[in-house]
Amino acid sequence: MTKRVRRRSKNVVTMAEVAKLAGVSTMTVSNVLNKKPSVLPERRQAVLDAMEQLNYRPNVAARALASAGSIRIGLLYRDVENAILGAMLLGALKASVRLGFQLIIRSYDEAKPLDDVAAFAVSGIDGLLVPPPLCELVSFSGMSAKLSIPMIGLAPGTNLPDMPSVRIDDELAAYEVTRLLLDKGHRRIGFVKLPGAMVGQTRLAGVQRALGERGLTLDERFIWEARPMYEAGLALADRICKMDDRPSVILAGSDDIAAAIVNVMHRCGLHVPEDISIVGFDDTPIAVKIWPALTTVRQPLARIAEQATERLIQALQNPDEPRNDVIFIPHEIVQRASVSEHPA
Amino acid sequence: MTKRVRRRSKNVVTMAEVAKLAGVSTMTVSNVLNKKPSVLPERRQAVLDAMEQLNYRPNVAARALASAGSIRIGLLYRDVENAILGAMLLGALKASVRLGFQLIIRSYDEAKPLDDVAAFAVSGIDGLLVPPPLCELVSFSGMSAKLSIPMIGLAPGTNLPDMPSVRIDDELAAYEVTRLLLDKGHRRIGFVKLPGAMVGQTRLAGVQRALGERGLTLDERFIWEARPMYEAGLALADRICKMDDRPSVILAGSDDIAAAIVNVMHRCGLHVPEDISIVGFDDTPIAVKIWPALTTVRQPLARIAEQATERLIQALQNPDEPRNDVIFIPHEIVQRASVSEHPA
DNA sequence: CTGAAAGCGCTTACAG
DNA sequence: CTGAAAGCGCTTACAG
Repeated sequence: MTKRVRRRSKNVVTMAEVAKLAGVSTMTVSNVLNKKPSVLPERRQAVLDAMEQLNYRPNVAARALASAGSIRIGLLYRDVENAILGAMLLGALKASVRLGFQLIIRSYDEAKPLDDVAAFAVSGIDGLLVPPPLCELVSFSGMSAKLSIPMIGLAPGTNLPDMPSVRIDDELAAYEVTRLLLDKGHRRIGFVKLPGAMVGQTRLAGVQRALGERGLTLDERFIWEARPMYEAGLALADRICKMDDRPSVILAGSDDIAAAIVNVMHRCGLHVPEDISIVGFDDTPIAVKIWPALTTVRQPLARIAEQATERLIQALQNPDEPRNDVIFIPHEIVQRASVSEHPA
Repeated sequence: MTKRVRRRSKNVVTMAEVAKLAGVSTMTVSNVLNKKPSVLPERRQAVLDAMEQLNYRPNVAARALASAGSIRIGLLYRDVENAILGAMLLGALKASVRLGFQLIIRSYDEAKPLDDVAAFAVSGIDGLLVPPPLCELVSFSGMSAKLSIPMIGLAPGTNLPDMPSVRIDDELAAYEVTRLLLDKGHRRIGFVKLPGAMVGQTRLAGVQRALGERGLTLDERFIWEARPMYEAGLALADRICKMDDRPSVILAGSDDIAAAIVNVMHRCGLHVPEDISIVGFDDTPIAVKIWPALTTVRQPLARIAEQATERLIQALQNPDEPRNDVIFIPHEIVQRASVSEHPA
C-alpha cells in the first residue's frame, strides 16, 4: 500500500478550509454560499468572515459538476464587422454577470453553421443564445428538438416555432418608417432585403402595407438583396449609382449597408440627402459616425440580448415550462440627417 | 440504511458508458480522449466507435475539476463601441477554439478595474487575456504578482514588467508615419495622445524623433489628449475647427478619433484632405467606412490577440518558465485618401 | 499497454 | 437548523 500523493494543481482555498476556520461543516458553507435561508445568522456571519479572511472563491468547475443547476451559457459569434453581435455581446454579458452565469463565446463557420451549433451545444454549456440569422436557420431546421439544451433566439425576423425569442416587431417598424417617408413626400422607395433570413420578407410586408394604404405599390426594380455588411452595401450602391431612374429614398437592411451607400453616393457626386435619401436599420454606432448621420430604426440589440439572457436562465431554472414564447421589445425611429424633407 | 437516489440532472453519455460499450476501462477511454499514444490501435478504434455510436461528449466541468491542466481562459471586455476589443475577441476566439480552450468573457467597470480583474482571476478561469489600457494598469500596479493565474498583455504601449505581452512597436510606427508626412511636405503636425496609457507617450517619442531628425519640433499647442472613442474625437475636433492657426495634419490616437475629426470638419465646411489631413491609428473597420477613407497605421489586433492567446496557453502548460517576454507583431502604414500630398 | 482506486471541490438527499 | 456520506464525470499516480 503505497502513499498516493496528488498535489493540488493550484493553491486555491477550498470550502473545507473555510468550514474548518468557521467551525462548521462544508454543508453549512455551501448553504451560506447559496443563500439558503436556513443558516443561523451568527453561523452565517462566521462563515462569511472565514471566506473573507481566506479570500475564498468557489470553484466553478466543481460547482457545475456537483450541481444539477446550470452556470454556463453560450453565445455564438460570427465576426467583428458585425456591429449587431458586438451590441448583443454587451447585453448578454451584463445579464450573465448579474445573474452569476459564465458567458462562453464561440465562433461558427458559415459553411456549416448547424454542425457548429450542435458541437457547441454539447461542449459543456447549459443553454445557448442564438443570434440572427442563425436562430431562424436552427429553429426551422428542427434541430433544436434534438439538442439537449435550451436555446433562445435573438432578434429573429419572425416568431420561432420551437424556441423562445426576443425581438422587435419588424413588420411594424418597416410600416412606420415607410409611413414617415410617405409623409415627407417620398414616392419612389427602394428596399434592400436581407437574404437568407425571414426578416427581409417581414419588413417588406410592412413597407407594402404602408404603401398599400395609400394605394401605392413598390416598384419591383427597386427591391434588392444584400447581406447586412458594408461590402455588400458597396456593391449594391455601385449599381444604384448607375441607374438613371433612381428611387428618392432607400430603406437599407442595416446601418452598414446604408453607410456604404452613403459613401458610394459621395464618390458618385450625389448628395445625401439632397439627391437621394438613405434610411438605415439597427442604430448601431456607425449611424452617427458617418456624415450625414443616418436616419434609422433603432433595434435595441443590447437590451434584446440582455432580456434573452434572462429568459434563457429562467428556462434553465424551470425546465418544464413551455418554450416558445416571444418577448417584444419596442423599436424606435431615429430621425437624423440622411433623409430629405422634400425629395427630388 | 435507506436507498439514496441521485438523479442525473442531464441525460448525458458518460465515459463509463463508452468504456462499457467498448469493453475497456474508463482510463483507456480517457487516454484515447487525450490522444495518449500508448493505447493499442484496435482498442483505440473500439473506443472511438463507441464514442461515435453513443454520441459521447466529455463533460468540461468534470475535466476541469479532475485535471491539473487548464481549459479556460478569460478575456476582459469593455464596451461595444471599442472596435479594438471586437477585433481582439475574434483573434482570441480563433486561437482558443483551435487549441481546445473555452473563452470566458466578462466586462469590467472602469470605476474599479483592478477589483474586477481580481474577481475575474479567481472565478474559475486558468489564465487571463488583458486588453489595453487595462494591461498597463494591472502590470504597473504590481497586482499581477498577487494573482494566482498567468496573464498576458494585449497591445500595451510599452513592455510590461511582470507579464508577457504581444504588441506592435508604437514608437517606430509613429516615427514612420511622421516621416511619411514630412516627406509629403507637412510641417505643422498635430498629435492626439491617448490619456491614461503609456502608448501616448511612446508614440509621441516616435513623432518627436522623426521631427528631430529634420531639426523640427512639435508645437506644444498642437498636442491634445483624447480617449480613443468617437465622442472624445468630436469634442476635440470642435476645438480644432475653431483655431485660426491649424495644423496641416492631425495624427489621431485611434481611427474613431480620426473619424470624428473628419465628420466635424465636414460640418465646419473644411475639406479633408484639401484643407486638413487626418491620420488614424489601428485600421479598424471604420477606417474605410467613412469618406474619405482614412490613412492609418494598421495594428493587427486580431493577430495580436491570437498570438497572445497561444502564448498564454503555452504559459499555462509550462508554469515554470520565465514570464515577461514581448512578442512584436509588425505594423503597417496604410495610405488612403485622408492625407493630402500638397498641404495647405 | 491497461485498469482499480483515489481524488478534484462542490451539492444533494437524508437523518438527526 | 446542521452534518456525515455519497456522488457529479473526469484524470492522476500507481501497480501490474
